[in-house]
Amino acid sequence: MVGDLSLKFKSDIMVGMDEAKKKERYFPKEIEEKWQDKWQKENLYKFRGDSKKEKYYNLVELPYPSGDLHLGHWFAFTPADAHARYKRMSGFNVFFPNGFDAFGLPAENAAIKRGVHPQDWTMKNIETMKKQFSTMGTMIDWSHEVITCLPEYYRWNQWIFIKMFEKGLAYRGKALSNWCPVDQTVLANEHIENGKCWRCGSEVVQKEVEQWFLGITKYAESLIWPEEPKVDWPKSVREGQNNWIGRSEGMMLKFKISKKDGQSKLNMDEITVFTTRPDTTDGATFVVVAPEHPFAQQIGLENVKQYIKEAQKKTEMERKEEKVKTGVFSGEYAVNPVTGKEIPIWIADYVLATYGTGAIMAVPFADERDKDFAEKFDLPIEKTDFEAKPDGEKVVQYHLRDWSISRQRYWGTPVPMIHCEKCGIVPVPYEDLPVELPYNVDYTPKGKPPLATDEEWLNTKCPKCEGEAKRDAETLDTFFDSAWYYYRYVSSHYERGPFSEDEVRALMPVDVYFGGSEHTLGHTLYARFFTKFFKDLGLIGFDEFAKKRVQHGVILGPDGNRMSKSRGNVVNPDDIVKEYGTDAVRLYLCFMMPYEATAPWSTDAISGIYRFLHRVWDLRNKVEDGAKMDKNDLVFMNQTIKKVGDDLNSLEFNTAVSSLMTWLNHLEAKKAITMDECYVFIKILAPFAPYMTEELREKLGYKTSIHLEKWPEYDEAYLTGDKVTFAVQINGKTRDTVEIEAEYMADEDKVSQIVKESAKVSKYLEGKDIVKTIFVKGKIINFVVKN
RNA sequence: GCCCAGGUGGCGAAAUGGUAGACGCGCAACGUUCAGAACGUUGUGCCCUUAAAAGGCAUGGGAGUUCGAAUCUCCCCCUGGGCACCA
Repeated sequence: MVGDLSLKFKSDIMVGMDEAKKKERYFPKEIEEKWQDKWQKENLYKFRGDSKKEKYYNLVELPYPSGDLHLGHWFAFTPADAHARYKRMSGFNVFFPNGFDAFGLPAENAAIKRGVHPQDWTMKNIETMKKQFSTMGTMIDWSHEVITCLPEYYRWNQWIFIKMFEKGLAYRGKALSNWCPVDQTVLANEHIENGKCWRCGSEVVQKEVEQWFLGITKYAESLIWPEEPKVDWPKSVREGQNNWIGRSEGMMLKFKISKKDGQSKLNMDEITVFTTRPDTTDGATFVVVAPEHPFAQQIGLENVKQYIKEAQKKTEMERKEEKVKTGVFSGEYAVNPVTGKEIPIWIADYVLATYGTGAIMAVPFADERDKDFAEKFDLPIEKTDFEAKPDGEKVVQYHLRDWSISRQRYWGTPVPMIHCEKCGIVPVPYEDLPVELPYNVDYTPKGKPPLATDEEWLNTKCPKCEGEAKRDAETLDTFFDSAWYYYRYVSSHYERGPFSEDEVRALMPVDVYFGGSEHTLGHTLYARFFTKFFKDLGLIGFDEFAKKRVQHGVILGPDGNRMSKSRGNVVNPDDIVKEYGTDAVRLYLCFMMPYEATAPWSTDAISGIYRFLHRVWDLRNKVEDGAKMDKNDLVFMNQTIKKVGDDLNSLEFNTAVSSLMTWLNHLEAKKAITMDECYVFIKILAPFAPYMTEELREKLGYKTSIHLEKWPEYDEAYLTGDKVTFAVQINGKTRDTVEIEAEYMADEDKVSQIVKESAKVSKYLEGKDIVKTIFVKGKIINFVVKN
């Protein structure tokens, strides 16, 4: 009996103690759920357009609604959110919207696989992801949300497309295209990986397809980045885009076809070649044309016909992979305009039909490829001194090709065009927009566009002659959707145009655009193209849509490989949030490496962050009324305020977090801290850990949100302490460090005098002549000595 | 082949002409505990040294500029990304 009683008594005390301790302990889950609700109810993150503060447009690439936020999303969004929060605390009116890039193949593929309608699949995923976003604790204002698959958005895709059509920028053309036989669609070059479809991995084939193009090449010149652009974009992006556009200056040269026998059956007199090196024309010993060139088509020789046939069988991929050059002599000759000599004309597929004129002059002396060819077919090689001056037209050529924009798929923006037998292609009148995507359509692959199977939708009246006509059954590439969505954010429900020009004037251009490097040659280039087009339409007044572009790195799996389901190395953010809480995940993502870097996720290292948060949680227990701050404490505080602020501003998140840690170490070493120290610490931690800091502030007795607080100001007078440490060097080698009163930090003579008293230093100076003294204020004194 | 970004402890990384390795992980010893976990304290680049002091060596390799170089210049090697017969 007694034993039982004492046991009961003991365990009661234990439970009581645990409860008391529990209340004081940091439990992220409870706090985070509490504040998610509260922030939402209080509309804390609502953007106020009428504010007089300076605007700051913080933009992260809009996600694709795959149905799950992965660690990559967290890495893209949470440091960007910390930046946005800092900007807001430092007095800016921050606009941080988000949306979903909701059209596209994955929805259609998933739908086909699982028998769910793409729209239902997409909208359900968006719902799930928005919940996950609220866990993330960002200050995104969802009232400006854009979902690209909704008619209120794609209506304006159609509007823009028709404007482009009117300007001759959207046109119907036929082209040999990359065709995916499984997805039954045309693919852009960017969507082919090693000759295979980026989605389904099947072999891409070449097929002549009629399709819509956007004339981005008309903007090639204005899309070229200047040496020193006015906006802050990474060099890698600027140079990557410039290489992709591939501007080269050269000359069109005419080579007369030799007709000395007077019996040529050809219906052309000359071949025009493009060269960037007209100064080598005297070294041109033969001419080569592509198999598709009109000249080649006219040659009657059997072996030539055979060669052309075989070349056309090969895909562009196969041709590019070939290492050995092939070709055939046409039997005809041309005249070198500089030397007057007759030179043979060859047909070979190392010359591309789609670049320049599809014909070149071969200068084997100066060009590696021509040299290979000349050696293989025993053609002459003649020296050039690079001084030839042929007559020709100076031209600029671009590597960039027009953008194939139409897709033979269902889940996209319908092309707003009508095909009429009498009137040809007629745009849908503006007042009839949007052309809505019908819901009940058989979207399984049939070899023709799914929309073409919906007769009711397809058949319509021609807006011009009112006769029978058919709608265009193709849909737009989703890169069209994402090329201008950030304009739509500013007035996401605007009905009189794609965007309110007033709102754009007030909020654009974007101040910082966060995203991935995979969009260097696709999305960001198209976005710049649309911006130039909008400017030409007179809708906007600037040239570049984003003042600054930052590209985040990649978080690899713990094994150092890219995360993938097949490798089984996927780290699920939801699991980590469950274990450590959102604040820890956010803080760790900021801390683990620079934003631009690529490195593996470490499951262990986040525990250090978790420990840090627990220590912050307990910090207020050290606050005492009688606590004092000495000079050193003040310097620590002011330096940290400055460092964290500067780093958040310049997106150096990792060093910002580490300086918070250093200050915490200092505060913990003190017996007691002041309320000021505790409160300032919480404030400057707030952009990284919005939940915990909000909770702590409430515990300190405040009623309003910490996220509406102003960033603390630092005091210049306390950025340096009473003493500074000088490194004392002899011939550039540090031999000692000496503490000097701060008032002498700029006084070379005084510092020199104090420093020479050091035993270590005097040992090195003994018996030597000081030839020179180098003095760096507050840091270094270096004696250059000679024996 | 061309263009871009990199190469620093056992690991993630700081330092962008001025004390290399801040901060964090990991590891070790000690404390706490019946024990473990958690937590706390101290230590932790390498070599020499019982240890300390002192010294030497170290930022992919080699040269150079400089009083002083991870940082700037040149050559070479390696890794990641992009482009690639563009005349």
